[in-house]
Amino acid sequence: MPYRSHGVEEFKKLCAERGLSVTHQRQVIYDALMGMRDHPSPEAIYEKVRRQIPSISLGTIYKNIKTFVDSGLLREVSLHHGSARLETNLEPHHHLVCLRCKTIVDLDDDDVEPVRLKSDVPGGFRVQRYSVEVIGLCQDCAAE
Amino acid sequence: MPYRSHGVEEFKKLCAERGLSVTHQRQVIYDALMGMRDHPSPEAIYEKVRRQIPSISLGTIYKNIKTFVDSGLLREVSLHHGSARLETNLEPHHHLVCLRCKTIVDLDDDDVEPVRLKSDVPGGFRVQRYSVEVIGLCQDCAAE
DNA sequence: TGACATTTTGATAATAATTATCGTTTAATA
DNA sequence: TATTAAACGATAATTATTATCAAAATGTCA
Repeated sequence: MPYRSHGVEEFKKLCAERGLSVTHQRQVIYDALMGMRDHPSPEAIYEKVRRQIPSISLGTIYKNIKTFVDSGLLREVSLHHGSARLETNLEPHHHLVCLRCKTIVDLDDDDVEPVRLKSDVPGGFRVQRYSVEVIGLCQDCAAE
Repeated sequence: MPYRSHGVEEFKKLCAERGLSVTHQRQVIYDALMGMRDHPSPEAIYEKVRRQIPSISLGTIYKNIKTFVDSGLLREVSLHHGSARLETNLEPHHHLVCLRCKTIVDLDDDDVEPVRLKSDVPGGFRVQRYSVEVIGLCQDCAAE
């Protein structure tokens, strides 16, 4: 059973709203993604899509991921992958992350009300720490 | 003024506790990091360290970052950089992230008490959304 | 529907980030 | 200070991603 099911017509509508052409590749990539509830890498998507379109190119996967993200059909989990980012502050704290310039600013643990889970975390997950990401635009980027 | 200042003796102590040899390169890299309050990339660290040791190799930066992270002197901001990770769930939600196998599991927005900041966010940051990362070990990885 | 303009695809080359290799240098220890 | 192990710098190799471009597919409009 697919995780987030959309019919063919639904996908065509989504494309139409965004001015995207509807190609077979695009539709299979989108369906594959909707059927994956983990958070797949481009490579993992490629492996899955290849079972339906063996001739598809990895470049096509990358191009369509970018297209989907740009048009708001998908989102990237990590806002600053591409290169490692290090931190020296080992105390509990949080982050302000700018979507545009990728700058990360620390937010003190005391500035945020303690994170509290309503229910137990699923299946024996052993919690070490919480980190809140406050996502948006920094002053400079907000000013366009 | 350095952000998080440590004397030479302090650094030697940290190394001794972890069984690391104290090299000039290591010390300069560590000092540089402690003086950067943004969250630098390896390349940015390299540029800064190079001003003091022009002959240093980028490989040495990478090797020592790894050494420092492994021994708990540093931390990586993104727990899953290295390749992009996509998500289809555009509703507000949160993540359980396993430090070991890097698996990301969604946590419903309703399962977490609303995030509340005690103070105003600094300098006109425009908040779009909050995302809580619950960081630890999944059941399988916790079982070693 | 068919012709034309535009977009997308697949193949491949190019680039960027990171890791591995290896001979030389440096640090730890006795 | 001599010995051993670890770390360094140079460089090659790998991995992830982006760019290029001719051929194929899509959208549109007469």
